[in-house]
Amino acid sequence: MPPKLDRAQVVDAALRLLDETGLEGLTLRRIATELDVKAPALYWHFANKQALLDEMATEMLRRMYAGPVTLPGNWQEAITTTCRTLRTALLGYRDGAKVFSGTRLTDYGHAEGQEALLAAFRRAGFELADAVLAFTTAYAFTTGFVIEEQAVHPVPGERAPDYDPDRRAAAIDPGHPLAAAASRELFGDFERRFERGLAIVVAGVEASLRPEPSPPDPS
Amino acid sequence: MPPKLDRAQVVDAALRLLDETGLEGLTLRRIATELDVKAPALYWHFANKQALLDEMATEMLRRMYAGPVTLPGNWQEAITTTCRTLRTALLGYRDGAKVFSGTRLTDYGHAEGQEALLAAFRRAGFELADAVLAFTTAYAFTTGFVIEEQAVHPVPGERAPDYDPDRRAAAIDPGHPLAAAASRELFGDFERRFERGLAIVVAGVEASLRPEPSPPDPS
DNA sequence: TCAGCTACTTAACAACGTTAAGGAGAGTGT
DNA sequence: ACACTCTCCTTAACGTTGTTAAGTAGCTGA
Repeated sequence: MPPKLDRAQVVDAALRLLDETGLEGLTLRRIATELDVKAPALYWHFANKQALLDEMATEMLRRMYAGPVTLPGNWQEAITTTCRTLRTALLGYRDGAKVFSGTRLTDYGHAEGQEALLAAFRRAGFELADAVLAFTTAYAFTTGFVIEEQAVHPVPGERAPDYDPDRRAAAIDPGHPLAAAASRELFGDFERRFERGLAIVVAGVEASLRPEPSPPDPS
Repeated sequence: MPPKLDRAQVVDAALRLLDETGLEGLTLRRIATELDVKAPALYWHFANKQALLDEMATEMLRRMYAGPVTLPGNWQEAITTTCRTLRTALLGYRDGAKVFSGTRLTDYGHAEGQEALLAAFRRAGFELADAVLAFTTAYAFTTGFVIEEQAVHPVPGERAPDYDPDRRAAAIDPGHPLAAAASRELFGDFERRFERGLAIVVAGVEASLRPEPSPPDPS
């Protein structure tokens, strides 16, 4: 008799449910019900809930890297594309950034994409250590940004009730006019702010991490 | 009869316990026990657990801004100092970054520090919108960085068992030599990587956000 | 003295992650 | 044909969690 379940189906159902329930509403019993199965059945396929969450995060990355990895040749566009894609992937699931940043990846399917990105840096003459630094800096910015973004927009389009910029601005002590004005910008226009923030990081890498001079061309 | 408890004491005990138990071990019953009280007593002071967590995050910020806010005059040092201080504050508690990024602040005591930082940008001729952009970019980098850092080092000094860089590097497909080499750098030297990442962001702001020319000095 | 407020306790609830024990069904060996 | 075994799921239950309802001790003001 064919088994009803396998790991992939469980992960798939869990990711679907995540959008409906959010991370804190995602229970093993609900996932099991979605699969016409009782909760303890999941323990045949996963050691515990954390293992399932880890696999969910890994699957998010896998889907992000689905299809052949073709990165633009120059590192600026390569890292921009990578971070944009990562943000889109995280925004694709409710609480995506939290799930992602709370887990350890379970396999290394993402190595190919990382390899391509690092290769772009190497071609431009960066030391590997500098390439890694540039990469992780952009990466930390991206995850940090999306976590904040998803706190304000738990579901794309909707806005969390507690983040009304005007109410916040009004609440801030009038002795702090800049902070009050700033709070009006803080919770809007994430698309544009992400792009500009990413541009800042890229410009910073250009300005402060000097590629080694390329070896003389023997021609 | 003097009440046994007030909000501040509860928050204080909760922050102390956080270091011992971690975020997922932090239960209302344990907090209550620490205060010689039963769990439902906490509901007199807080609407629910999330409200307590919000207050904990806010208190973390309050302690960070404790004492008079004196920021260096130029924006580069001001934002560097601010982000360094933020990182230190988050690292000061187990799972500090997670607690912090998962909550909404409950008051605006941080407005003063924000005001001082934004003022430094204004003095240098930045538009407010650009100052906010610079500030939030550095801020997203910092929180994203520390979340990852605390995943590797749940308690400062100790290292999570699953993050042995050598084992990871070995597991990565040998077809991806750059990624394998990179993974050896990915989980160490957080101090240095944070400083350099921060420098990248600052350099990026310098390079891509041009202050308006200062008004002609009427002399 | 009695009402009423504040600040807590006791008791209980539904839900959660997780474990133990068991059973149905398929495949294999004899 | 029978027993054995392995896989994959169910039933039942345990301890713990956040939370609510109801009650109660102590103080205050009339």
